[in-house]
Amino acid sequence: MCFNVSYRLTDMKKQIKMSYLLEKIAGRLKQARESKGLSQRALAQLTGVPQSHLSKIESGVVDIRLSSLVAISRTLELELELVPKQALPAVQALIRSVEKPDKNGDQPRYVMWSAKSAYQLEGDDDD
Amino acid sequence: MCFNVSYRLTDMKKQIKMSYLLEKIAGRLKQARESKGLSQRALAQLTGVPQSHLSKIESGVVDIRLSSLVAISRTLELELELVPKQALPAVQALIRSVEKPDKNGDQPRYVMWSAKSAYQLEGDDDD
DNA sequence: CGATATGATACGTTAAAGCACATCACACAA
DNA sequence: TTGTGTGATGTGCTTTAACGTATCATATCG
Repeated sequence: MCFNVSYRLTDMKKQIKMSYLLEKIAGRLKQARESKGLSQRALAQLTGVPQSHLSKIESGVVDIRLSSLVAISRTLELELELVPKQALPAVQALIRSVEKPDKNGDQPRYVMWSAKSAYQLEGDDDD
Repeated sequence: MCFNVSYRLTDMKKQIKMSYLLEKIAGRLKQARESKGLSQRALAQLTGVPQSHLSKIESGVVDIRLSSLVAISRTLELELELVPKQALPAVQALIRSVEKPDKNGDQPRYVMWSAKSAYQLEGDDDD
């Protein structure tokens, strides 16, 4: 009989990871949570999303709904944006510079970009 | 009896819209599609997402999954980013400047930001 | 050593996304 | 007028996110 065959299939399905881009998002969430010193259970309290589900999300094994992503992002002080490919390098440079521990304090910062590349002036490019 | 009562409820449910943030995303998708001169049916061809569903997505009546959002975004040449609240004004200024029809051509552009506000130098601020 | 906190995993159930397909109303042009 | 393209809406069905709850292995600390 083949009962346990289908059981095994279900089991394997649970461990399949999502595509690269979705995993990137998942990684960003995990990183943001940890940088805030929150455990999955603590974040679960704040968002209402159970810890078991947060674990799946961060592991990239589930294809979450937009409302879930927004709920989690909001408590992590992140916002979802659809960035035109054209502006992507500049946006990413900008995000990187903000995520760095505050060298440059609250001094004004600058990004210059043109076509496909972006440069930070006042540059601390040490990653 | 109350049979048609539950039927009515189902009908109403279909028209409930999502929260502001989700609608913002939906609007961005619609705007991006139209700016590319694509009909919903054409986009359906490119993405594999049926037109009926695209309509629901753009109307903001469904809570789409991340994979759907990524699929649509990719063919519209948009990328999903999680932006720290801190960097949001600058990022949005940047996106706005790119979405404008190319005055300034491919000349270098600049964004300066500090704390919560962002300023475009080389400014064409006409919206 | 036990106690506690953490992340990962599993299971049963429910609600809803997603699909294929079919209309429908409203344009606008031949 | 008729035809054609568009977006919106409905229906039945399958898949699966999301929840609640529980368990497990692994740390770290008393």
